[in-house]
Amino acid sequence: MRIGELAQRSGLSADAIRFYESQKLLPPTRRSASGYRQFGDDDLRRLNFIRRAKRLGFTLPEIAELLALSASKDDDMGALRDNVAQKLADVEARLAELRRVRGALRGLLDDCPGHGELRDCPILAALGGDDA
Amino acid sequence: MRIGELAQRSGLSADAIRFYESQKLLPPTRRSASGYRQFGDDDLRRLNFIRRAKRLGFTLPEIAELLALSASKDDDMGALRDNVAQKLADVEARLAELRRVRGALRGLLDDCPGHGELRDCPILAALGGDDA
DNA sequence: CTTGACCCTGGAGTTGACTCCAAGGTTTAT
DNA sequence: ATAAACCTTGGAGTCAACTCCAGGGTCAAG
Repeated sequence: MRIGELAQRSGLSADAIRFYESQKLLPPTRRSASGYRQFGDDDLRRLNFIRRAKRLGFTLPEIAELLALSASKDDDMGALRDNVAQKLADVEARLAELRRVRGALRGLLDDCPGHGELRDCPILAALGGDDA
Repeated sequence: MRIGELAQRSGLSADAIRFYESQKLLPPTRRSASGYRQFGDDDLRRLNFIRRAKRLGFTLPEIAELLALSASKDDDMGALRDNVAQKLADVEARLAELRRVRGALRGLLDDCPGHGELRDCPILAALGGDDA
């Protein structure tokens, strides 16, 4: 399979696949006599792994680490689990922050009548006030 | 007040303040005879406005728009309110997405015993499976 | 044998919000 | 008078995860 077909089947661009290779998320690729990259189903599975991990919010370096962990022979699954737990904690923190923001925005909207003199708008008052 | 003091009092870096000026979030600054920028309390309030809006998830161009709206004379507050409402919708969407991610990560952790043979780890199975 | 679709490399460009730097001018304190 | 601490500008660099491009080689069909 050449890179175009792999791109189609994985839903990624050929450029993205080459980029992943450069970032060591894929092992150095086999090449045809003329230099074309040659991929197999194992590469497709690896890209699926990457795509899913990315959807879960892992960065590319984190995914590289997951892949390294999953390839290590003598290790048990503790490190892998810790990695996922850390990512869950990150997500929880971002959720808390976003809920705080949502509360603030809702408060602004609740207070604002949506019409009238701009200088009376509580949104401006809230954003422009003097306190920290 | 020169830029260093304003930086201290606003909690922003001098570089950031100069950057905001370049992005039209601050009006062109008064200058001393020797070319130093001179700020007043109105600038501090404006930076506080910017800092808060940023914490609420507005981008700098969006904040520039808010500032333009808040300075417009003949407009009422409808446009400003719409702006905040749009931002609230964005935040809700990001919350929904993050909750989905949290659910997926929790699922992975629930299934993984945290020890044992790596090839039995359900995290790898879930990330590396064959289905879409 | 030529056209068109594919592939290669290396490097530049994108977005957002800055930070960091060099090379110089100014102010303040001693 | 001189050193320290401040200020100026313009431009380069940072991070993430790519995308886009030029300039070239390769492969299949007609």
